[in-house]
Amino acid sequence: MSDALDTLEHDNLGSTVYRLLSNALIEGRLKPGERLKIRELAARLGTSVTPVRDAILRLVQEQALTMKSARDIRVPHMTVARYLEIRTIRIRLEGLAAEMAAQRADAAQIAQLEELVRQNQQAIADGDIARGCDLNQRFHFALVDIAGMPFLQGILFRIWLQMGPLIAEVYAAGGDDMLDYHYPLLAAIRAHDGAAAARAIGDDLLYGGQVILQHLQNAAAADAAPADDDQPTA
Amino acid sequence: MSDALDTLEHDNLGSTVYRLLSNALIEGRLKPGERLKIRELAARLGTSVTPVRDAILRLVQEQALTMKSARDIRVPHMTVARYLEIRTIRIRLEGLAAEMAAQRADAAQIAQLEELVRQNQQAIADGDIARGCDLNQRFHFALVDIAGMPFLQGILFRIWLQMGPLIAEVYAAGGDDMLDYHYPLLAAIRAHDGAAAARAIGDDLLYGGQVILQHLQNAAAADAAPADDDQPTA
DNA sequence: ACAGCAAATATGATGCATCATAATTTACTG
DNA sequence: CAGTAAATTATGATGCATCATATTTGCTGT
Repeated sequence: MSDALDTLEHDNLGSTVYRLLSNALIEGRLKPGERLKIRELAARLGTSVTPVRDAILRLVQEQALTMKSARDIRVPHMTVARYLEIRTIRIRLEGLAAEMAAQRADAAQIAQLEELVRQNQQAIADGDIARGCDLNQRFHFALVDIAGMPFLQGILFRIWLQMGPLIAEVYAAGGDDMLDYHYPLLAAIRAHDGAAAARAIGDDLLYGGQVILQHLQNAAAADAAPADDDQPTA
Repeated sequence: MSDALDTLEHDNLGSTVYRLLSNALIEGRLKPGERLKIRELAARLGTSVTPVRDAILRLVQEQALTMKSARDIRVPHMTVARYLEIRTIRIRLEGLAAEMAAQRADAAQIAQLEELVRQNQQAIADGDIARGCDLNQRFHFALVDIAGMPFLQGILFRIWLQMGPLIAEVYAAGGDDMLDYHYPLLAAIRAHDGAAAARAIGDDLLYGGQVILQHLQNAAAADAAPADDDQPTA
């Protein structure tokens, strides 16, 4: 379900480490600002530094990690500008995915989406924010999967690599999971109405992401007038 | 002008090799199906295998190169399905870029675009297909640059990594450079009409890319009923 | 005690040796 | 001569040693 874009990829140890770190990023197990050390990771994973270096270099390349100076590998902080740009791109791209998914989805796939929303509803009722967050992400992935666009899936996977740490941060700060906009999306897909599906996912990203934007703007403000936050930006 | 997405990237030898190979791909100096050997490249570039391996692994990761078996690194062949998917994505993404560019472009930037089109016109008049091809690509890059969306630029750069070898192949087979649709695009940008600009670039990709699609379909047909082409697909 | 320099340490970069294995060549047998 | 099997070669994977350098620690002199 989650292993997108691995199509045809020759499997070496580096790829395994890459997937490991990717999942850690997407699931928010790596926090923005957190530093990574190649040797340490290698020791932890029981490999030499080579595959770890491979993986990290790949993640740096797609900007899922940054390397300001040679010795300083960390999970990047999201900026407001970057978030807005990514949001705009996601609206186009996930809109496309939703449109295609609405056209193509069969009964089983629709049921799968409904099940994800149902579980998400349950998670929210249980107050299990982390699970809700995870299910939300899986819903978005499932949509792209149904759209049947593997290349698009790769692009969106890379985008999620960037969103993971941010979303985890926001949820840790008490952000609410936004499920509201998934219902109209489901309705549009059931009706095979591509345009409506695209609109719905746009709403989801715009309004559902409002909490995230707020969080970023607060962080930016706190950064401009530094009080005593936990991260004094080095 | 051409070095997109290198923002903040810590420069190591691997990145240099990556850029080298990227340029080779985008400029069509690597043909679809062509095989790459790490040791050979390292020898040619006068480095050890490590940086070359770094670079190649990164390119494999973003599917600009494939690695079917561990020993078999090559420039991938484009398929019709993949081309159509990428075209759809490009229409959304470059449409977005054109829209933003139309809104933001100042006089100097518009002049820059006009200059590129003028040079392209000249190149076509001179029958210099390769140069026309290069200028066409630079026009598209310039547009994204003007749009001021660095993240989008990265995505589109990766897409061009895939298009490069294909376009070179088509032009080698006598494909015509399509400049026609750049004029309405320029007009839309001059008028700061985002929607019209997006439509124009969509037309450019759809109709201008017709030659490419034709080429791919011919290749696919020849592959299904193999006569005596130069590439019998291994 | 503090400023400034020096030694030690940490850490990514690079090169390279070795390994495993797939592709190719060679050689032997019938 | 043909076919098969063994040997050789080619080539990426992996580990690791070494290097360069940024950072930290600690010593020395005023």
